[in-house]
Amino acid sequence: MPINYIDELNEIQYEAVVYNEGPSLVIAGAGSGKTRVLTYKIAYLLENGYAPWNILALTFTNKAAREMKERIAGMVSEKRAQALFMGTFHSLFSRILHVEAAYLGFNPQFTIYDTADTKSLLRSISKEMGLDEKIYKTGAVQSRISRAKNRLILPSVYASNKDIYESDCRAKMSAISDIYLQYWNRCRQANAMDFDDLLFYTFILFRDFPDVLSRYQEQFRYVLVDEYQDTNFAQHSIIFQLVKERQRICVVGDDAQSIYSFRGADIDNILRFSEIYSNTRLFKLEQNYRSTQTIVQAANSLIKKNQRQIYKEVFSKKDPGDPLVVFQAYSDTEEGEMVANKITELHQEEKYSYTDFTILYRTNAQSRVFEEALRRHGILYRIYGGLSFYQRKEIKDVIAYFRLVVNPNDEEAFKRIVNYPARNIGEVTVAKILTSARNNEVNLWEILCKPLTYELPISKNTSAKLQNFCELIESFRINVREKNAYEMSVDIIRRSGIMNDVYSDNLPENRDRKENMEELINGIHDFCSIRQEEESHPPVLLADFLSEIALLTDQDTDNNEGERVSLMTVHAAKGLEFSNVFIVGMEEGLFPNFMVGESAQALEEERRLFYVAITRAKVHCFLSYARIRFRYGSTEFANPSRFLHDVDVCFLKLWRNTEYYTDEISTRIRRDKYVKKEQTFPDTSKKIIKENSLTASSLANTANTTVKTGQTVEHERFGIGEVLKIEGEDESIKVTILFKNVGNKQLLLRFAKLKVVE
DNA sequence: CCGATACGCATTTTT
DNA sequence: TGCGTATCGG
Repeated sequence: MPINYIDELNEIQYEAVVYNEGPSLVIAGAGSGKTRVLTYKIAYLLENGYAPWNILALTFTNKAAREMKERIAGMVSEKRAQALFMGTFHSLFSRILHVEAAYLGFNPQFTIYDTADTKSLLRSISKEMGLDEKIYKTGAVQSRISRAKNRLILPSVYASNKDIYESDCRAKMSAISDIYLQYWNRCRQANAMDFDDLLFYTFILFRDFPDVLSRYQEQFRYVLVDEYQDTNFAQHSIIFQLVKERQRICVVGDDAQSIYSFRGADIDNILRFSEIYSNTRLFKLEQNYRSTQTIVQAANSLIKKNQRQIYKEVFSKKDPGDPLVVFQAYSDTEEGEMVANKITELHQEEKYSYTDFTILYRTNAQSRVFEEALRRHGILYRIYGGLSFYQRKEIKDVIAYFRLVVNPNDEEAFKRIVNYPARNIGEVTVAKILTSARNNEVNLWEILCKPLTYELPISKNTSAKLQNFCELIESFRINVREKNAYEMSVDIIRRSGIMNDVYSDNLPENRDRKENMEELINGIHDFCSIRQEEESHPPVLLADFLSEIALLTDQDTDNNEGERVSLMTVHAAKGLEFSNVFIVGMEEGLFPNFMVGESAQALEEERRLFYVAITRAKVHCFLSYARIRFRYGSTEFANPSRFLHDVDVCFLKLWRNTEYYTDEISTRIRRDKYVKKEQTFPDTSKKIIKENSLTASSLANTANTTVKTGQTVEHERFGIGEVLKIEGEDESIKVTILFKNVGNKQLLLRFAKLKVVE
């Protein structure tokens, strides 16, 4: 059945689909049918002279690629859809790199280091260099190096760049460039690439080997990029190399939804696309097909507060709909209760399925109170994100064996399993091996096999143990290129002693481990049979399995088991939609998160994140905040998020119009919304008492407690402390207390249960 | 080399 | 609070 492009697309969507003569930028507002444009465009290309393998389509996640492929399969044919080069940057480029590895001095069996491997290696390096780990925190070091790689800065360039050096010095980490160089070499020595390397080396491959580049230019005659606002400089540069000649490129994205800069994404890529590709045709998809008018307008009013953006006016032709509802709760626990109640109510009275609800939070740690509340209410839920299957300890151990068998120079895999299961090869011995490998500039495996040749200072006994380990790995290696992955893995798990270790006892806490192990084996079995059918090339190797899972995440295993409320971070919600969305924890310090600090850019990104959250909602959107919150083991005072002020109040309403709400935002909503309604309580925001001011309120008086600044008080959890500061009025009196044991705390007097000691 | 305890420190996350 | 790493004693 032919596709009727005109009827099935709106005017601008259609224009964007059929324009393929030069570079195009599709700015796709939230819910404006972005995926629709991409799928129809690819179908259109396929019907107009492009073979599937001539089309390179890059997506942000594997899941997005898979879903798009399915949709295209329905439009053209399964076979042609399968032949498309569609996937994430990382997965497609890793495929290319596996083929072209030799150009870059890598072995095709190279390992892909995940973030944990990267951090572990960086920690070792910092230690070896004798750097203070209090200053050189692994996370910080990793993110600086990652940022450099995303900007295509080689270690040598890094070391000689003055700006970078000064920046590192400011962060008191002047040795980063040394760590970077060391890390770079160690990865090469281990025949390993990290996630950033997959991009960096692809860039280098294309830059340094023109014949290789032209081969791929020849193949990828049309390039499409989804979620362009979240691409980084390396990705931009690779794409630029590929399309330089033909300029057949279409990128799709929404600058208002750029939320991954912490991972190197550069919003300038989309903002400046038209400058880089002259003659760019710009298409703006502004009609939102997802949400009510109110939701769209509320989101617009919010995003207007950002400076840097491409002008657009997103609109909806749906019902005007209800205002966004603002909830205030005493505490995080009550917030959970309120949300659960509301879900129950909407489920029963408006017949929404539980799958129509999502609870979105800024940080994963917030999920717990909602889990508990939902459980109390007997509502089934599903949490997205968190630890992925392949990140679990026991799974990583097994995978490390696979990795070492496929690539015996994989340092991180080696360190992980050389003494698991315990075979009495300790840290000291491992350190000797690594040092020797570095000093002699030979591979790990070389030392491991012939420790005596390199004069390792080890005992006979240790040497024997090493030899056993070596022979074990070697015995697996003999078969690794012939036997299929399933047989290999069973063999490895048995003979390595893992099986013994996991099954030796019947402790209940080991049950999960066993189940996970079995799931892994079953997974490998399935992988082999599916691959075998798909590509009918014999046999499916362990290496194939490894490259598959290195770039796979839990996001990909979406089991839609039954009617469940979804819980996830706002980041994880990108691209999804729900009838009813609860955005929780709308508090200063949480959302926007305190980590953004002073940076205006970072604040804008948080605002975009809030924009993403709101625009997930089709019908109802609820915003909630709590006045006190349990965090890091203590109860803390919280203020409503400034973002609540950024949404035009005419799109907001309070859940219950009671006196209960006394903060500024509530007062504003009430005043502006219900005009001239009798104000039964004062606008407390005006009366916040500045520090040290000696007024009546420095002597706070509530039903059960009276405290003065300077007094010594006792708290049932925090113990003895001194009152430093008192601010606020009546219900919301806040006291700052310096506790002897736990330091400074801000508490709501109403809840603090203080006892005056002196 | 291993286990137990102490300490310190906390986003977001896909690849 | 709760996890992951550091350190110490056996």
